[in-house]
Amino acid sequence: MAGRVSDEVVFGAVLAVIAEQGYERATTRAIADAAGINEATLFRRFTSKQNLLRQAVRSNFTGFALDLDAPGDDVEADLLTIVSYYARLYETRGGVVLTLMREAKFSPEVASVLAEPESLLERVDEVILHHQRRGALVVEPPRHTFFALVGPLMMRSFARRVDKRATQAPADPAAVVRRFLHGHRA
Amino acid sequence: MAGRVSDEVVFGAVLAVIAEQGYERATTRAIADAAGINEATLFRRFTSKQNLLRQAVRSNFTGFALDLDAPGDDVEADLLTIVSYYARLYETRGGVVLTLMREAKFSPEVASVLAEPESLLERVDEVILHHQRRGALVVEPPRHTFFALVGPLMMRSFARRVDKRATQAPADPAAVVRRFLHGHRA
DNA sequence: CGTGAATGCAAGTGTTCGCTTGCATTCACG
DNA sequence: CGTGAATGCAAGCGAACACTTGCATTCACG
Repeated sequence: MAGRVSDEVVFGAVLAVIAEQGYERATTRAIADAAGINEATLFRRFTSKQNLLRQAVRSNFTGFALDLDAPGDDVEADLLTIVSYYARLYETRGGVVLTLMREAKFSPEVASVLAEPESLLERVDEVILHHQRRGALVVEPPRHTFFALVGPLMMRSFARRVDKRATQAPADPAAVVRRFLHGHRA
Repeated sequence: MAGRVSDEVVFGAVLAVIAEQGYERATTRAIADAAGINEATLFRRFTSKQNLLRQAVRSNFTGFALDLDAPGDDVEADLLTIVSYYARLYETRGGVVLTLMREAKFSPEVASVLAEPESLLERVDEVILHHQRRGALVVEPPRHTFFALVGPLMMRSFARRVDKRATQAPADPAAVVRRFLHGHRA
């Protein structure tokens, strides 16, 4: 019964268990069970829990591709690309994102894992700066712009973990961008 | 040396340790040390860690008061009241909020504790609806409006846990409201 | 003072964690 | 069929956890 389970399947199990249980409760036993392999095999293949998490996050984030190589003349289109990406991320991995953000402050091992999503953010910064220079966006630290753009989306996604009854539908990226640019005044 | 420490002081220590360390790492030893009492005393007075957490969160949230009894003609002023409240909450208890959102999904205890913040949200809903009816705000589910308003603030506060180098300053509530109403177009 | 309740202190309980080890089984591949 | 590497399985290690216990000390209050 040595049916080999691919790394990808194991990584998927890691993220699923973390999303459901949190990092501390995502025990190696639970992960092994979810992946359908033996706990000892987990350590023989991935060395440690930290390394396993790092590889799982890396695999997930490289799987997500964000294409914003060539920012152009259309702010709305470029922001929509960014918002759509994060909308998908929070929809599929909201629990993981929430857990990692919470854990990052006191767990260096989690913080180091977040270096890769961070590098993605730097590319987002450049797109925002590009449009600021074009005079299409308010000039401010690009990270502030990013938080203002994506914050509503993130909060709505996180709120669904607490608030069962309201706002079950995910936000529409196009509407988010439009409101971001034009404001909420009627 | 049996100097008695009040419950309020212990609750403060609980929330401080949770905000700094996270729920799992907020060990009963760490809480006892932070409160300046013995670990055994903690259990003699509060029975269990879970019960201690429940009392601490309850005590903290009933302490926060938000005054928006009389929404008037000034959207900007009313939204500023709301944003200022949540800015203060995230600044002082951001770590706790993050932890509770994360924990809510698999801990009925935590979820039940969140009923009190929820009742506050219902009052916020009414203020938003009031200004929607006046024609001062885009008409949409009020919770969506709320997430769009406060999301940028929350995300910026949470991001500081991950992103050490950038945007250390807390957001200015007045600026948040202004951008929310008028948009980010330059 | 005197006394009872609350506390500090140190040691210990049982459980669970990340991680390891020894050995039998299985599979891919020549 | 033969062989070596990967796996399953069961047991266990040391550490950390929530929580307990016995006893000496302290304090509030009469």
